[in-house]
Amino acid sequence: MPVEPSPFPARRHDHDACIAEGLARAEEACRAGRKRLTENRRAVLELLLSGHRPLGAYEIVERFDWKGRRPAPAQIYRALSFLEALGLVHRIASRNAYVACSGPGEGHGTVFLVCEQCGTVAELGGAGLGRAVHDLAGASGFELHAHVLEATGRCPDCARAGEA
Amino acid sequence: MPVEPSPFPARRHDHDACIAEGLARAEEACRAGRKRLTENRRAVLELLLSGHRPLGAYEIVERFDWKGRRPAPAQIYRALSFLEALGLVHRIASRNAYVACSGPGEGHGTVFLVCEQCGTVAELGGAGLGRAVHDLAGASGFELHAHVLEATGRCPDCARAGEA
DNA sequence: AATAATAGTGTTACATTATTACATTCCAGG
DNA sequence: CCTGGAATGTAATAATGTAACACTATTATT
Repeated sequence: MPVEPSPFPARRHDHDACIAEGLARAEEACRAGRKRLTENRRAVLELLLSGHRPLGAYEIVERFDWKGRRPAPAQIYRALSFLEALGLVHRIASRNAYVACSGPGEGHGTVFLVCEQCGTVAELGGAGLGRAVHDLAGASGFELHAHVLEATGRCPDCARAGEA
Repeated sequence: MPVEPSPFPARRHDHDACIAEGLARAEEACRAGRKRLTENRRAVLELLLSGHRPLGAYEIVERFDWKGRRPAPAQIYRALSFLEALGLVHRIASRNAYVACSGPGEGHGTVFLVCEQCGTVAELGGAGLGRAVHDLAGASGFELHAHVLEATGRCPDCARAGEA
């Protein structure tokens, strides 16, 4: 049984710490880029941080309890673009959904493992892969700017449960 | 100057042959799977084959001259799903667009290089990469089912043109 | 050939995802 | 204070994707 350090969050872990850490990174990133982490942006990020699951933009809209009222989609998309540009949030293209970045913002060379069953997303550095893609593209004379790699399957927890 | 065998189509090449070949492969695939390559499916595939550029579903709708009338989106999506299931067409998730498969249908382990400038898409086998992804996922206890890898940048032609 | 079973079509309506536009408000710097 | 750029609030709408259903074509069975 491989119980190696998994990129998947343990079933029980200090979630509040996750969120706090994510917000701290966001504040740092904003300071660095002389941007503002406004209330809206912060709230959207917090929602995304509060699960390791990608949320659709409209799912965010629904969960957004914002002084009783609800923001219009545009608000959410604005916040998402902003956060994405800073590498704090990633778009899961294969699902039209968004997930909070789990580690120091790289953006390049990132691999996402998306569980088809529970929806959890793990983010891998995939440094070696990034390089491989770069080489592969380069061999064709392609000038690589960015890439996304999204894998679907079953996360360790669900796989174990399924075998039973 | 690297003039190695590029996965990008030469600027001038026998396009009719491309299309014919694609259709032939489709017919073969249908025979093999005991499916039918109906008029609609054939027409959609032909449209996709006629460019090495991904087309949105609604772009296909627009180009579809079908006895004067136009098909409803559902028709197109049906054809696309069918063709995708047979590996004759791939969805470019990062663009919500669809492109005809350029080589013998693998489906797994495929890498797409999408030119940001001209939109051309090259499809690489990326066998090694597929393996790398598999290993990487496996190391985390992830049960891999499928993956998509889409790279954006500039194709050789556009890169050359841009340098000038 | 008649019939039943199945696959595919034509169509309408609708659901979901994302953007545009514009007036307004906030806020840092002069 | 006041001004210019950034961000917000809001409504409208575009773009993308599905569901449902009656109908037609094809295939298989007798």
